[in-house]
Amino acid sequence: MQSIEVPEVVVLRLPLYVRALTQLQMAGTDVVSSQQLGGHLQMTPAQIRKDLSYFGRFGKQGRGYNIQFLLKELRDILGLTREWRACLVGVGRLGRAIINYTGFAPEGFTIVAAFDSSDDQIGTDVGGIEVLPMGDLAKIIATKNVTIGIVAVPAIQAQPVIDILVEGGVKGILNYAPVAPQVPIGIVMRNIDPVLSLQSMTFYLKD
Amino acid sequence: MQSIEVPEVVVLRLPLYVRALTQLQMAGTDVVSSQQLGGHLQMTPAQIRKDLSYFGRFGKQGRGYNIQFLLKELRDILGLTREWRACLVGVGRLGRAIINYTGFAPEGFTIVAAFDSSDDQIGTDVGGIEVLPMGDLAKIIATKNVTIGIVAVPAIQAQPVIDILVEGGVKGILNYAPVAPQVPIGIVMRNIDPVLSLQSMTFYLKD
DNA sequence: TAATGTGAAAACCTTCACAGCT
DNA sequence: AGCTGTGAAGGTTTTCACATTA
Repeated sequence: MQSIEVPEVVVLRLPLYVRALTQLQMAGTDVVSSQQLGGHLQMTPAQIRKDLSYFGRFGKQGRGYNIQFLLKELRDILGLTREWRACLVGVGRLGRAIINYTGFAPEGFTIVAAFDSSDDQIGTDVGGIEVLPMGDLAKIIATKNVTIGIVAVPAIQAQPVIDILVEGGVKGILNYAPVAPQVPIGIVMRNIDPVLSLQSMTFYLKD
Repeated sequence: MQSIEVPEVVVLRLPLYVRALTQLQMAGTDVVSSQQLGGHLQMTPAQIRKDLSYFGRFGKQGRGYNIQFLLKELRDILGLTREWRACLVGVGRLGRAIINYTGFAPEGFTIVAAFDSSDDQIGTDVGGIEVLPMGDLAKIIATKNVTIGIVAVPAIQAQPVIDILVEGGVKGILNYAPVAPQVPIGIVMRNIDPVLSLQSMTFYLKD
């Protein structure tokens, strides 16, 4: 297997495998076939096998995949074996909900700093994190080893904030603002946009 | 143009067009070319023209698209000209943030009821909405004309809650729980899953 | 026997390139 | 002159189907 560029769609599915395998493991399962895994995720076995084949040969013919082994491999591939440090910009309602969200930490994503442009917010404590002024951003990113910026500001401020984060040195951005931001190549963007999700849903619901 | 099945990827992009066109309109622009629109959204003009061509001929050769007209057409296509009524299940931290989120209403998505399985929550008021017991779900969906269910319960409860919602008659589900739920065909699912987004991001950040 | 890994085929999606309209 | 709408080409992703191996 020589290393052809892995399609992004494949990378987007790997975390799904990690999650399903983790559940199976917690349920006490040792081995799983692409057929069974596909059943859990509503995917074809062929797609699962093909996806995994981009990275190696993890299964045993006639048996399937050892869950513990495959999980370890997938976590390595995705870079989930280390802690990832993020900073949050915007501590309004949404930002507070994000800081208090308990789903990130168990997966190794830690919010280590929070910023806001409002003087009212600066210096306050949100979920145990002190809110800092935007001016401190670059310094904190460097000293606290932050690689991910989480954007929870109003739409109008999103692009400038993202520019500042990128300038400050983050490599990835998780954006909750309802905009389609522009970032330099090499910076990885992920958008969380429930309104967009609903607006495409209604296409199938109308009538 | 005869009506071939529209690819889902195309439907997923239409709300992006709606958003960009709305911004342009607010900025006072009357007409836009696929070239210009592509600039805003980092897409090729050809893709935009092809996407729109699935639904009709909205532009004028030599000029471009009249924004007001195209917006109206796209909103019709997506079903955004009417109000969509949703109910929320789960009024923990996440559920509260969703109820208080101000981004839904301006786009015509209204949360008209909230449910929780915890006796402590039932009867309380969250953001002006009374929290009802799960037993009332089917009745409320029917009487209040609810078509969308929003799921904000812990992972373990997500699938049963989704089954109840579907049984109750919702046609679409916006799921915030970190699971890959199974729904009957005909039910439209959208997942909001920031952890999954981060876990695919790190693939590109590791090293 | 049972299930992987994988070339090849099929399906799907994007981009090209240009006729045709304003 | 400028830009749309669209067949056709090109590229990508999924599925098939089977040789191979435990």
